[in-house]
Amino acid sequence: MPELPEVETVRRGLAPVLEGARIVRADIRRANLRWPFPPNMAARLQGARVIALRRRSKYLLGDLDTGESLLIHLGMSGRILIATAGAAHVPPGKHDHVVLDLMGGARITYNDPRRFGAMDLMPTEAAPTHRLLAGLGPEPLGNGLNTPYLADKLAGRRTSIKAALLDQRIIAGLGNIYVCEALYRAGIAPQRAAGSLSAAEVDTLVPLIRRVLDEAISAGGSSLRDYRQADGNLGYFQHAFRVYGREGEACVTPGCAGIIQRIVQSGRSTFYCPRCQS
DNA sequence: CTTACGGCCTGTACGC
DNA sequence: TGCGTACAGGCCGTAA
Repeated sequence: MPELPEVETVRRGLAPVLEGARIVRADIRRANLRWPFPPNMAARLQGARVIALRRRSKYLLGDLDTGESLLIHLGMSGRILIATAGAAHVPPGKHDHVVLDLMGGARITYNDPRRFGAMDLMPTEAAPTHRLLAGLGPEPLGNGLNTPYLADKLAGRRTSIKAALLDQRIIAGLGNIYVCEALYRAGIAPQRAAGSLSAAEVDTLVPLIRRVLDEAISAGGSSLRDYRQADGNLGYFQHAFRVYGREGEACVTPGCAGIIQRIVQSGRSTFYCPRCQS
């Protein structure tokens, strides 16, 4: 589930439940996800009130009134399930690794079959220098991403533009899907060397990255209600993808007779239209 | 320094 | 029905 729009969608769904709420019980059901949980995690969460739920790149940060922040990453397969106050609480399932009970009766469950996700605790003021956050590039929806910045970062790079946009040190939060979608909209072939983009192409690309993410967040918002209905099965916006997962299908650009291709770049699938993108 | 790749885990879809 | 293979939205450590 997790690229930036999905994480932001989770944040927006979770914030009304979590912000202002006190954690009355933390059930840590295994010792680790991708890495070991921090020492005494349950005790450090129990009794804490959540002041704010923020997002940085694909990470969620819950600021607690204890002075610490809870960092959550969803990895490839992480989900957060919300059972609102009054809902019947079913026993935790196989991949329910962390369960937080809130004062008032709501329950937050972190579920992650592949366990590529992560959780950690740190002093709130130390969050920006946390090892997972320190090296991240600017937020793509913030002012830090602009044409001069991106042009500078891409200059001289021989790696593909696809790989460069996936590099979290250049832009934080883009993943495989939205890189494919943004390059398609910009008409830029994913195999192009990052440093070969013209200033005009970078100037085209930057607002399209933002637009794809904005549209995805808007679409994600519409499925929030389903998300809260507990079983976590989200359709999300596959229907909005123009190239991702569409290998062999006709290009949706009017008048284009192209067929969407799938290639593998640095071990990841790339989808693109060989006629529209050059 | 940049770039490429293996590995982490489990689940699912598909071909035989 | 069962088995093997490929693949999946991320990211780190290592090596060249």
